Amino acid sequence: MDKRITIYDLAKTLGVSAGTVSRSLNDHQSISQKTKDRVISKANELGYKTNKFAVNLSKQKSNTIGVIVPKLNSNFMSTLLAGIEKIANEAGYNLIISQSLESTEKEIINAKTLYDSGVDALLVSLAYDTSNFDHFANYIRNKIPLIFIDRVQDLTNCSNLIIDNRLAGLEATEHLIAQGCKNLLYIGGNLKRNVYSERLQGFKDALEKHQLDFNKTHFLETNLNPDDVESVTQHIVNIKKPIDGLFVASDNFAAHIMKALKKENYKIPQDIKIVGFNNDPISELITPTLTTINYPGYEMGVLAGQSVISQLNGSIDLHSANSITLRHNLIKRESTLK
Amino acid sequence: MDKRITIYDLAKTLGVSAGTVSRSLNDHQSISQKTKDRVISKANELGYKTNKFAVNLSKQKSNTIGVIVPKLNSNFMSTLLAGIEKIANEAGYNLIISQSLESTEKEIINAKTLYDSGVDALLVSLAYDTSNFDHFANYIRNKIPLIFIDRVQDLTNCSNLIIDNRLAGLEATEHLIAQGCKNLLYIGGNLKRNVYSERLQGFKDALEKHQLDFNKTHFLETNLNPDDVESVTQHIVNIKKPIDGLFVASDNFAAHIMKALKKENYKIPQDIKIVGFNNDPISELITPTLTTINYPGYEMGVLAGQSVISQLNGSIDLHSANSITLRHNLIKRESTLK
DNA sequence: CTTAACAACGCAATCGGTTGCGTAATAAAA
DNA sequence: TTTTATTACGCAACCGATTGCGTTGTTAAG
Repeated sequence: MDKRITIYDLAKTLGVSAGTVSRSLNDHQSISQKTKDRVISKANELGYKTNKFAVNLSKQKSNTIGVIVPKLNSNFMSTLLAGIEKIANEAGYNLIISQSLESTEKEIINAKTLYDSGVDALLVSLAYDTSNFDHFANYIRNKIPLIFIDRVQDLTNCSNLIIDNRLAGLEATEHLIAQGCKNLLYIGGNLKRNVYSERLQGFKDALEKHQLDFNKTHFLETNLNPDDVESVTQHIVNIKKPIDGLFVASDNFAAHIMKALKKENYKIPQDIKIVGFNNDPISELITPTLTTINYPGYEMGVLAGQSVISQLNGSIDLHSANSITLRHNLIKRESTLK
Repeated sequence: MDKRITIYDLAKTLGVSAGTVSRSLNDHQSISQKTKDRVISKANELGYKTNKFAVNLSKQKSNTIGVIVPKLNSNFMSTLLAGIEKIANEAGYNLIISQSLESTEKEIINAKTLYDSGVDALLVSLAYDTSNFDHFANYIRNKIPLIFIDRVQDLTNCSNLIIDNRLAGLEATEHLIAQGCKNLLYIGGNLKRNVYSERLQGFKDALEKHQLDFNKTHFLETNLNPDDVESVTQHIVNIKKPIDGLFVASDNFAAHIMKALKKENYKIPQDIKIVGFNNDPISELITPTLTTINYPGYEMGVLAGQSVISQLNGSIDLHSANSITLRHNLIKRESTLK
């Protein structure tokens, strides 16, 4: 029970070569069924376990997929990961997960570590302010599948998995306008990231389309962090022309803002209507329930998983699908009732 | 740039043996500083990268830690993971994360897969109804550090990381009683799991201590799943002697229940007071804010990480710390106001 | 009966490090 | 100057598979 038995042990007891054992175990065609059966049954009998380390070295691949996300403890990210994990697991791949904690430096380190660990592919959702992408060069150079999810960047030979954030932003904003809002405010994250800048674009599009004016007072760039609630609230309270519609790029942050506004005696949705983003579980548990954009995190994870797996299997050619866009939809709830 | 260079390449260009190169790179004592410097600078010059696969095979260890959690997409679990990841990462370990999806079968498969992958240690939070633990036998037999977190089980030579759930349950319940509740209900998850059975124990302790009677109508065993909300609500609504105090073993589920009760025109906390568990962010965003037990998930993750690392480093002896209990505390909020 | 064509397996190199042990070279002690 | 330690490396086995190529025993075709 102590000594792990190897293919050599099997070979010796069976009177065949190690190569034959290996091929039998892998169901290679050039081995007779009879021999395969003998090998396999003996393997089971002796409790043979293949040593992945040796396999990895020999094949120069690890059967693991690396993942870098900004934070593990966010509903969207953990849901996304749940989807990825499910698919990867079913396909026999392990997931090595690391978080950048929104720091480019950590992202760089993680990318390097995962590269050194020999992951077969890498899935990335970028940190807030990553603007240089050299840390992915090794992956691209060595043709290791690299897929960006949600927080993406266009790099050659990498695919992106996104939703149409601009359209979603447009729809969210138009909904607010349709509900009678005249003076809107967009609250997003770092504008370096596609998700936040594109949602802002959609926001602008809507204002323009409905001939509402747009200037610097109509959007705030924040970290979507509870620490920012105070200043955001002050901005809303102190602004001369009262804001009656809020589009927040995150449900969670929207919930915080909503709480703060209620404390300031705002009535929602009477005084101010709010649209969030993501459709986090929290959005329908708070009072009033939050209108939001449904962002299918789990489905996106599943798709990301399937995409990687098929790239690894060679069943998809890298250049064919450069970008996959998932469907989103607006979910109307109490926070924007007329 | 294409051909990875190996220690043999280095050895050849430097006119030394591969062994010397290896030892130099690992700062072995038996190599002169001069030689080390030569090797290292040449290694950098040529862009040498150590091949982890070879190292793994040679050392029979992978520098990765396996983790099995019930679900990735729960606030507590993802927060826990965030803590673990931080420590593991700092110590140079990778994390292979998998989810059992509350299924024992998947847990078994995951345990086996991770074992085969050669993880150096395993962290586990058990699935709902796991009651057989043979799938961890290999770890124990081979002295691979095995640590249970939150959802634990006493196995020889494994450590547990928990809070005092029974005491927490007692405190939560006593708080309800102190606020005037006379007829309490405990809503928990599968009683096979320590966390839920112990919280129930604490609940019972409190009732007994305050001479309130306890019978089967005073607790519900559920899956803490949104699907269960309906039946739980019906139970509360239809019970003869009205319930005025609720202790729910999960904030998230408590939030769902609260919403359903409000729909049934219950006033909280006037008609019924509620205490949750975990101190999820949601607990202070809902209306009314939820009294809860603060469960330090991140700290627990950090501790779990540190514990594994020190076991791997041999700086802790397996048998010394069999169980670590973290501090919890009751956070009083609006849902239990008198 | 010969020979071509397979089928079924053995050989041995290879993947890229790690490490116990042996030894040459230099230094210190006798 | 010879002996004894030490220091600094080299040798080669080892970790446990995978795989290209060559070889043998059979079978079918000529």
